[in-house]
Amino acid sequence: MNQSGSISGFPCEQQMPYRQLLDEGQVELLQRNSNVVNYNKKDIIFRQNTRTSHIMLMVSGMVKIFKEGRNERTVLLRLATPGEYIGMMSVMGDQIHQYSATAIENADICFIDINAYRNVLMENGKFSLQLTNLISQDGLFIFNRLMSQTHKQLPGRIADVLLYFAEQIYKQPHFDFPLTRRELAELAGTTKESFIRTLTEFKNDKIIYLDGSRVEIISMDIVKTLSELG
Amino acid sequence: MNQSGSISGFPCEQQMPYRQLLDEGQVELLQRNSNVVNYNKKDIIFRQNTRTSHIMLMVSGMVKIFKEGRNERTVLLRLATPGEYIGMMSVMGDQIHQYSATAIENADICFIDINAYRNVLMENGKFSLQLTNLISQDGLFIFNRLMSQTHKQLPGRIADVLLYFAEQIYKQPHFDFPLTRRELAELAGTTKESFIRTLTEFKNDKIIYLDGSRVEIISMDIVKTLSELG
DNA sequence: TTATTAGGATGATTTATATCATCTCTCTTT
DNA sequence: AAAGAGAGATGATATAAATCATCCTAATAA
Repeated sequence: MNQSGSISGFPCEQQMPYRQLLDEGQVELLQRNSNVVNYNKKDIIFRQNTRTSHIMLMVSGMVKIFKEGRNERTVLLRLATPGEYIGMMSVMGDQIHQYSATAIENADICFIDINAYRNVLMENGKFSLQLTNLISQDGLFIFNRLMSQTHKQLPGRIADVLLYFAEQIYKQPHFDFPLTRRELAELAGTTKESFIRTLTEFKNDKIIYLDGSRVEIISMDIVKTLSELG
Repeated sequence: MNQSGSISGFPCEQQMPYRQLLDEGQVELLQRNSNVVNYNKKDIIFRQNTRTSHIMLMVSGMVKIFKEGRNERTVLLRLATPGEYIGMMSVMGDQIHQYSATAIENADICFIDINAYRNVLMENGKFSLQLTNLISQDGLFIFNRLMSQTHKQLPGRIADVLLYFAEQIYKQPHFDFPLTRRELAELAGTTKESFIRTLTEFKNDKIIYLDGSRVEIISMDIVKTLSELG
């Protein structure tokens, strides 16, 4: 098993979305049936095509969710940060993971027993409805990311990656890429070389400042325009 | 309003997934808060970026769900047939339709009041859980279709379209395309010309029989192989 | 009835981007 | 310390598929 996986009794209560909709008994039930697992950078959390076993909730760190294709092609779907469920759609869908997840930095993940969780869903309609909401939003999000990869050309896709980090992940226009160029390319749906080339063009055109993994978006307007033009 | 939309009191009960999980009162509540609308071929059912208003359940006919891009590019996501919800992910997600739907043949669609439906979800955990399941499967499905469009090359994508009709829609290896070549191309994530060319190659290679919109898959094995090779 | 538009089909040309090749630099690993 | 591996970068080349152009036919409108 490629996971450093040390189990701790640490509660994951504070990261659970809509925890306030749960009553004491429900919190306690989930508490009794969950535990936090620590992963080191590069550890595999789950592989696609394996059976789902638990509800997984990010407590700390960052994880990449990706689909592995037959011919080496892998597609990076999204990054998951604390407070987000991972693999939820597969758990609720067909019980087989449709994608893989690995830690891109040390991460703590809360594992919750599926049956306990389902019981809570069944007896708490409001909580359940909110979960439906979360899953739907997650679906729409991945869906938009894939649309970007499918139907925009390179500059638009690279712009989307920049916006993804600036708006969704770090919520500021300057940040360090937490991924290699290869992984960034997988996130943009292209190759490492093409990604580098286009990013360099952005740099030369003074749209961004770039030094290694350090990025600063100089002209957010242009990036957004590129994203919209596709 | 571009809809022939005549309202009838016809019940949509028999098409509702997991209707057996509902009790009499719940069925009656949904019944009182729903009505069937008839659409003619080519009628628009809803447009993307509009607010969601009702839960919509297909009663008869066929509908195409698609995303309209800025530069004329539209992507056909899936077809919906009786017993399927349409726009559910948007209703449950962010209340704004993320895609459009039009009837590709005369269709009856059951419109259910969102609040009535949500009330049922909240008081019936089993039903609610099944809905979560449906939405997840829907998400995974669209997700796989888009993966096909993004990361397979033409023959693989055309093969996927053939398999979609043969396995999902008609459940037999011979059928009539219910769409124009342009729409089929949108379903495959390509252009009309490229779609026609590749389909003609399939015909010349005796993988399929083809005459106008009539298709018969001669070698299902080859089609599946093409799909898998990508 | 003729004119116009939309669908289908093919060939020629262009183009975006993947692929291949090479080089440097920095880490590991031994 | 040497050697190997992985990341980043850039130029040259190949290629899949889009675009453009044309033609035919059938449906629809004037």
